[in-house]
Amino acid sequence: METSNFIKTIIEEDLKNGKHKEIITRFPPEPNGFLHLGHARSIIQNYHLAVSNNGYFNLRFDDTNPVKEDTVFVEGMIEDIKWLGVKWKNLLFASDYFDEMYNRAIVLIKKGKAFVDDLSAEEIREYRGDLKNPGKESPYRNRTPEENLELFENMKNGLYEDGSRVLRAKIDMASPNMNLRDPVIYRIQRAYHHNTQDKWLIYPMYDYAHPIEDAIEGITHSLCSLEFEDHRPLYDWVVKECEMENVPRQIEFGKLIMAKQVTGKRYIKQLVDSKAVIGWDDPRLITISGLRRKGVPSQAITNFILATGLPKTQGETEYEMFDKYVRESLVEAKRINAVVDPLLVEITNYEDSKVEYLDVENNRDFPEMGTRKVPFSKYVYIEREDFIEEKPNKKWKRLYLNGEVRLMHAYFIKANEIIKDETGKITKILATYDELTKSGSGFTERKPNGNIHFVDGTINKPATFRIFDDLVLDFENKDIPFSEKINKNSLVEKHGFVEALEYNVLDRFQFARNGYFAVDQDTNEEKLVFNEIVSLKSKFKR
RNA sequence: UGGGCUGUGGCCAAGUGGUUAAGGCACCGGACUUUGACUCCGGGAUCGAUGGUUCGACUCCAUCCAGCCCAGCCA
Repeated sequence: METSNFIKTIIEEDLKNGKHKEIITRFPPEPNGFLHLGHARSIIQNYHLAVSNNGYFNLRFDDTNPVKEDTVFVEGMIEDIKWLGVKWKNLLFASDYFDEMYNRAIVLIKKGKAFVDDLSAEEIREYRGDLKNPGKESPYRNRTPEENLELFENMKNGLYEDGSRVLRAKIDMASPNMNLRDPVIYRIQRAYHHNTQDKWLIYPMYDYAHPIEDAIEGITHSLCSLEFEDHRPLYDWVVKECEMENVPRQIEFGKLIMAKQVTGKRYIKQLVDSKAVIGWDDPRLITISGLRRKGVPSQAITNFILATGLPKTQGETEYEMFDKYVRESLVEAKRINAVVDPLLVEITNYEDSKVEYLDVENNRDFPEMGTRKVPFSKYVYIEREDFIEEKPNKKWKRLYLNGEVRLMHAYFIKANEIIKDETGKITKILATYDELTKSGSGFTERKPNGNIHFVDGTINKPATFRIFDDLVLDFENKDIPFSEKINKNSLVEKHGFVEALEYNVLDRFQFARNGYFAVDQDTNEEKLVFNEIVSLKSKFKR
């Protein structure tokens, strides 16, 4: 199930040769959006790597940019991470360390490793050079530590306008690695911070803040995605020059990207704003909240993430692979009957007001789950697609005119007549049942042409079934604008019947021969709504 | 074209000098079946390319090709 991976190998070696006694990891989201399946890789792997190696895991919000962040996102993320079954030892914020970061910046300045720059943002960009040409040094680069100290304090105290000055690390303007060309490490930003309110006017940049956060917490292995590989030299530089005691090691891995899934913030926002989806928790989205609402068990996500590994490559994983883990996590769901697209069957030779209660296993594969009583009477609903007038080929294992099938757990029925309305649509099947074929009676005289499920015609509950499809068509096609690629039929609501049982939001079932479904939160006294979590696999081809 | 990284069957992914090149998903056969489900059997790659080192290379070296990332006072 769990694959080996290069980070695990590194960790095991660090443990073996005594570099670390415990492994401490963290998940450091910026609270500026919602978590999705891709983030689950980082969350679960970080957690797993730590706790399975005698260590622990921290949840730390990287809230160094107040203009983008909000407390509603931290709340949402906390809920999602809890739901994933991931337990953090400490719940922290980068902003918890702003004082420490400020003090370390002073250390840098005193050592002549950082300076206050008066260049404008545009000028800094010009001075930085480009991929082919080295940058040139800022004219303010050689200010004395004393002057820098004063200027930096003034920045902190609000003597300067936003954007008028920055603190920069003094590294190498000619480095082929752009990140090392005197990166900005502090900027002035008069913005309300969700945690520190208006205490600070200056905020540290990611490249400066992150290594300090990791070092303060004693993070041993700081996992991040591939695009930060170029930042590693800077990460190491900050840890060293700021004289941090702990030396965390940054290791980069490939993000989890699901094929044909919308995860980009602005695209999801567009879908939400245009009402193409219900919200960020729409079951068609792979946001953690969307998956949760749809009914996906968190264990499916964990198993999928662990199986999918922690690679150094950047590929796209097919959704079918995830489906497999979802199905696997639902094998113990109660298996009941639901007719998603009903077709009425009248059993003409069945006594009018008679009702039989059949004993049915809740889950054939888990007898300990017991049985329940399923009603059967003169009128039943079957799936419209389980009937066809003429048997098309020998492979058709369902009902057809003059054919006989078994209604699972009940009797064989034979279709004798079709009733149609004026448009030609079939409205009812007249059938007869054979009393001798009752399930459990041991009848073996003849074989039915298949087994189909049913729901009693009167003892049932009407329900809405939401069936989902890809949100976006032609996903890879870059020539079609996003708005035109939205699949208008990504949500289809069907109206049918389920067994008359108790249904609570998020209850999960297997609807025999249909798929796995969960009760949606839109359910109320008036309506019962189910989401299709994942269909059953099927070899049947029309 | 400066720098960093990646390239194993349709997809994911182990393997790091000697294995018949794991495993999973998908797919195709077949068995079983009161879910065309589940389960169970069986099926496919010579490892981006080309050279080299070696008794022996997916694993080492060189060159080439392809893809991804970097020029925010975002993370």
